[in-house]
Amino acid sequence: MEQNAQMSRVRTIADLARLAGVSPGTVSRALAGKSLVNAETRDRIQALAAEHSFRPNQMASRLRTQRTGVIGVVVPLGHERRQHLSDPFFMTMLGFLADRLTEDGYDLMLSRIIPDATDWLERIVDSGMMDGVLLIGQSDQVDTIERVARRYRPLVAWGSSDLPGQVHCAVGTDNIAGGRMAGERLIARGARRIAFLGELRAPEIRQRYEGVASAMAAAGIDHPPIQLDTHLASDIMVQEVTAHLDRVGGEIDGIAAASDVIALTTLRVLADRGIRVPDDMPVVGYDDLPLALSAVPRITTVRQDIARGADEMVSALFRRIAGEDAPSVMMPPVLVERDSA
Amino acid sequence: MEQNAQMSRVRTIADLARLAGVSPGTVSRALAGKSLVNAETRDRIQALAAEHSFRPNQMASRLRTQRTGVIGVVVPLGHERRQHLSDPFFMTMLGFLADRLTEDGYDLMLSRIIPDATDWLERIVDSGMMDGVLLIGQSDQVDTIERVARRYRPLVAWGSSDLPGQVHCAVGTDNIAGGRMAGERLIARGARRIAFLGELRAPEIRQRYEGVASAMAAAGIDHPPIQLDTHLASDIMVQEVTAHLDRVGGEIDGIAAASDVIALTTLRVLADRGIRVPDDMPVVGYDDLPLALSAVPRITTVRQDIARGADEMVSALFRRIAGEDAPSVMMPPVLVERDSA
DNA sequence: TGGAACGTTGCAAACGTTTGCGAAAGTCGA
DNA sequence: TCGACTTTCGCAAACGTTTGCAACGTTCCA
Repeated sequence: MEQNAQMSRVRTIADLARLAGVSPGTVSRALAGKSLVNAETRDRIQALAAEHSFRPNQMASRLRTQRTGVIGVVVPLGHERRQHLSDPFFMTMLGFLADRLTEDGYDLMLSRIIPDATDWLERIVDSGMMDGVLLIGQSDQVDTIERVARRYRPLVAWGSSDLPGQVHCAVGTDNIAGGRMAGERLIARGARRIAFLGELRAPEIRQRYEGVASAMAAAGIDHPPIQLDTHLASDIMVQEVTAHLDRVGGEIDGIAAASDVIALTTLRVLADRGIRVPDDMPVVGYDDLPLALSAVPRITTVRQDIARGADEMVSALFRRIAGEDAPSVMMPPVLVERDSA
Repeated sequence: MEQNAQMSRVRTIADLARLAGVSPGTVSRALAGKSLVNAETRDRIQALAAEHSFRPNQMASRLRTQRTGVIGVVVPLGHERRQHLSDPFFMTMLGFLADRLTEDGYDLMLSRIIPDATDWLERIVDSGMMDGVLLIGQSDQVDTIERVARRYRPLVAWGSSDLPGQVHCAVGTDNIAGGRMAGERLIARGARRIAFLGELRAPEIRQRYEGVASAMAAAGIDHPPIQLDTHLASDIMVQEVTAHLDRVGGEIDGIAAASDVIALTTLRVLADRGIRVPDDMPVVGYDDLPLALSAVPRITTVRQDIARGADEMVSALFRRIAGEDAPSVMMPPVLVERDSA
């Protein structure tokens, strides 16, 4: 029997049907566990399938049912050409998404996209390969996302949901509030000339900057934060931060980093120069990744609940796949007070 | 025209063929850029396709061609039930794999697997959904991997390639040599009672332990390293390490961590207790993730070239998909001397 | 005893593409 | 003018499932 299983490899449902002496249709129904087949023959067929370790061809099944069981997860790297997928925030988010998606029986197809062609999202959405798509981050591609979202429902993004006129469903945290928290914390630490380390092309980051600015304004500080472009790409970040600090290090007395990774790098550069954190220079991060807790000193940061965010994204997506409506969700950030500010 | 494009949505190749006044076969060939069609009609059809933003159904195409253009990337979490995908090493590796794979026109389907059923790998391999599969890590599932690899060629794993009788293709670094380097470094720093923080069920980690042990033996130290189970799950790692240090902290004078993440956590715990690194307690990590460089103090670690590793994996896989043979590759690790040891 | 009702199964038509094969039309040289 | 050859295209058969519908054999009730 074992030999038999090896010799005449049963590849198709028809093969198995011949072996079982029934029609392919019956095998299909039996394997799907439908109630339309006799329980006895169903068991017999399932046993036979197991014995030959037969698994129906997914491609054919999906073509026929028009349902793929695949969710596309795409990371648009619009303005961050040098950034790659290894960015810890994306990765952490991806991890939670993968957990949740596989739990619900979906597969996850990952695309890392540098949007050079303008139809990058159409290409994905219209490939007919997935039941829905999740965007980790909006990058500077809000226009494209809006255009597609207008006609393609099962699409949800991570990021800002309060953009003027926004139609696409997004889940994220209140970045303005988060930025304000960071700013307030720095001000409470006595900082008045605050630098913001981050690039403003993604709406998320821009809002964080605006939050910091509003906190400063509210405290009666009459100048805005000093904004310094800093990419999330880990390979050049050290040089970038070093250059920034070389240039304006003397003029500032507090740093709001657009992400924990940037904060961590900043800590490193400051340590090299003997600048004490937080006494000489308070630093606050954003995200609250695990590494914020392991850093020395521990990073004071604005927490985004990534696990919950992933959950909300998946839930919204499933509702949209089912044809229901699902609104955007904006979660409140919370300041995690640790040692760096 | 714009209206037209919206109104009569062209979904299939047949639709487009009708519009262009040719047969579906010709459209298919034109879209594929085959030379069997007149250049003029080809351009005309392509223009028409673009105008209606038509994209052929992938599912059907794949069913017909029996080529999916999808590579499965699976992370087996055999003994690490609590570990999730957000582990930085996996994620960094995944990032490079995604870069390389998309570069070559392949899609990437991600599965995070907790191997409860024994046929988890068969289920993936026989789904008929991918042209090949990449395993990030062997976990404690070497038997399963071996069984499948015996009949399924396009499979390559990250991990040890020198296991007794191993048939499956693996790329990784020489973990024994790497462990030895770590051990030698600690010994050079004066350590003699060395703790190894890591779990031995994955062959990779076990070999690192053996490397440390062999370095100690070579130095005339007559006892083995003190092995302390430490999971890679970031959420309980701090507690684990704390517990370990509570128990044996007084007996040891050097720490070899099985990964950089463990090393980082250890640094954090040691800092809490006022134990100076490296003076009181040298610590060496493994992997050389970006975070090793940002840590304070910078982590001395054994470097695995993840980028090259990902490249080797993909190359080997492509060769195997093409039917050629591809041997395992074992890359040399290198000790990166920094501040923690 | 007839037929309605029920539970199981088989038949065959999709799903949307690719591709071998042959037909038609055009080109060229003899 | 004819045949050989080339280029371009249409026809139709796959790829392996799923599923509506019809057919079959029972059972059961009138």
